[in-house]
This record gives sequence, structure tokens and C-alpha cells, in this order.
Amino acid sequence: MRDASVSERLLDWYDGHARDLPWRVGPAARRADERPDPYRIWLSEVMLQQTTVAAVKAYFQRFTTLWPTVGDLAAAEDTAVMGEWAGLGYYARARNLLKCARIVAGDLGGHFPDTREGLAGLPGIGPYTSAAIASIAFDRPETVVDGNVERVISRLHAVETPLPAAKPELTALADAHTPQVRPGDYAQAIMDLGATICTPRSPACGICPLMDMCVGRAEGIAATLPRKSPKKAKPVRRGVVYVGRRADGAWLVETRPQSGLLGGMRGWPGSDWAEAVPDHAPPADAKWAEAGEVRHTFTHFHLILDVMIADDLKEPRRGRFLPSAEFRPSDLPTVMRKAFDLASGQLGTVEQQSNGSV
DNA sequence: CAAACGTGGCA
DNA sequence: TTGCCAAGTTT
Repeated sequence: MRDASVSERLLDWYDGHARDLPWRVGPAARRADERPDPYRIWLSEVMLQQTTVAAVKAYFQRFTTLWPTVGDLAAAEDTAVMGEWAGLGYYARARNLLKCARIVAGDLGGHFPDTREGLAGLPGIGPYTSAAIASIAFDRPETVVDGNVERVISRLHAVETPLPAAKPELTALADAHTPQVRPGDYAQAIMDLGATICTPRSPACGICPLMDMCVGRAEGIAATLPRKSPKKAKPVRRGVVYVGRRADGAWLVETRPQSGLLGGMRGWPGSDWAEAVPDHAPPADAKWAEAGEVRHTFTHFHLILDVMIADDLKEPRRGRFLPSAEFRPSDLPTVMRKAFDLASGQLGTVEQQSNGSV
């Protein structure tokens, strides 16, 4: 196949099949010279890292309503931003989002760099995101290589080398297809193709604009690509959390350390998490009772969390009391919200249940 | 380079 | 229930 033909096919297909997304300037508007807002492209791209479009939409709407410009975001309280990110996962993204916003709003005068080189290296902006912003927001001919592109290109060229070893080869192949015309639309086109036609399971090869060019399809192995190295099994870890409130209803919460799992997020005090529940002390004296257990799976381990509840907390040894009016379950990362949901269903009857104090 | 880093949907 | 997967980055 000739390199130019792939991009021409994809751009023609995109003109008729582009997804309508909240952060996107569609092909028709783009032809009318409407430009994407770099802030919105950056925000959406960071949210979309390892995250589905469906999950991102509501968060994107909320963030852009609360903080319409990078200056607004840069001026926000850390706690507010982390709370709004809660539930989306990979919380280092939110910490880096704030760092990046403050660099752009400060040293860079409120303007995002308009080249891949200028973007790369800003907090949370790696090889993919720098290329995505440069191409989509600034129409630079940079090559995006995300999971969609890896899938499309590995099938198109029948690359059987497993990922991640195949990444350099796939990047080189993808780069050869990137056009000088409409590079921003092209980047979105190839990702849309991967998301809607060249899907991980049961690809719709019969309606694919690249059907007759696809070597993987010709060889009958398209659906099995890309190959991936085997993954490690997830171990089980165990721990305890204490979901407690003071007599006036204030909740005992803490902010987790800025680095590591759930870094910078609000959570319930508790033990560390390990193969066996580590030795620990409750965060405050109270008549703690067992509410049950919560199961949650992280990227690299399963967690079984024993949830303790009490509503008669004394002076805490750790954490701080958050007045009931300031507490929002939606500010919690999902595992902590699960613990809250379990606890809140029982806290009304904690007095009857509790007979073992700690 | 391997590992850490979240979550929800789907087969 | 289990494993795979989603617009990756950082250490």
C-alpha cells in the first residue's frame, strides 16, 4: 500500500463518521477554520489516559464548568480538584494536572506550548499526550500512538511481535502514515477507527475503510492482534479502615500521602495493606464495631478491606474531623466510597451492635 | 525495562 | 467469577 492512501481513506471516513465528543471540533467545523481550545484538548487527553470516553464525559463537563480556563484551574484549591477527580482513577493525573496548569498559567502566560517538544515534559504529558495536543489542538503533523493506533497498525501490517516489544516498530509504521494535511483530524480519525470499527474484540472488518489494505485481515489474524505479553497474577492484600464520626456528626478523615496509591486523595484512616492485616491502632478511641468487608481490585492487586464503624469518636491520634456539611462521598476514591457506603448503612444502629471496644 | 498506578464495563 | 481492556506516565 502507498502511505498516502491510508490517511486519505481515514480522513474521508472521518468526514462522515467522526464521533461527536464534548471536547472535539468536528471535521465540518474544522473546515470552517474553527480551532479547538488547547485547554480543553489537554484536559480531555489527560482524562482519557487509560480511561474510557464514557467515563470521561461527565468529568470533563464538570471540570470545564467549574474551571473554564487553565487560569481558573491553576487557581483552584488542591482539595477541590482532587475531590472532583475522585472516581476517575490514576490520581497522579490529577496531581500533575494541577502542576501543569500552574506552570502554563504562570511561567507560560496562560498559553500551552504549540509544539510537541514544548509540550513534552510538562507534568503528566508524555509521548502520546504531547503528540495528541500538538496535532489536535495545533494541527502539527505529529504521530499519536495510543492503544487504538497500536491495534489498527498491528492489524494493518500484521505485526505479530507482542507488545510492549512491538512499540517501536508500530510507532515507525504509524509515523509513515501521518499526513501533512489535516494531521489533527487524521489523529482523531485513526483513534476513532480503533474505537468504533477496529475494536479489540469482534472488529467490524466488513465496514472498515481500510479493509482491502489490511494484511491482518487477509491473513485471517486481525482479531488476534495485537499480541501482548502475558500478565502477572494479582496477589490479595488485606487491611482495615475506620469509618467513624464524632457525636456532632463530623467524620474522621485523612489526606493520603502525596505519593503512592491514591496519593493526595481523601480517605479513611486505617492499617497498611499487606498479605495479612498489619498491626495497627484505631485512629481514635471509640466503641468500634465491624461493619463487614469491602472487596476492590486495583491495577496490580486485589484488596479485602475490613470496615470498622463508630459514632462516638474521641480525640483522634491521626486524621482530622470534617464537619458533616463539608463531607461529600463523591470526593472519595472508589474504594473509600465503597467503605463509606457499607458503613453508612449501619451507623444508625452502631450502638446496638457495639460491645467490643478497642 | 518492569512495576506502580484506578476504575467500570463486558464476555 | 475472572480476565481483558480503555486516547499512558512516571519511576
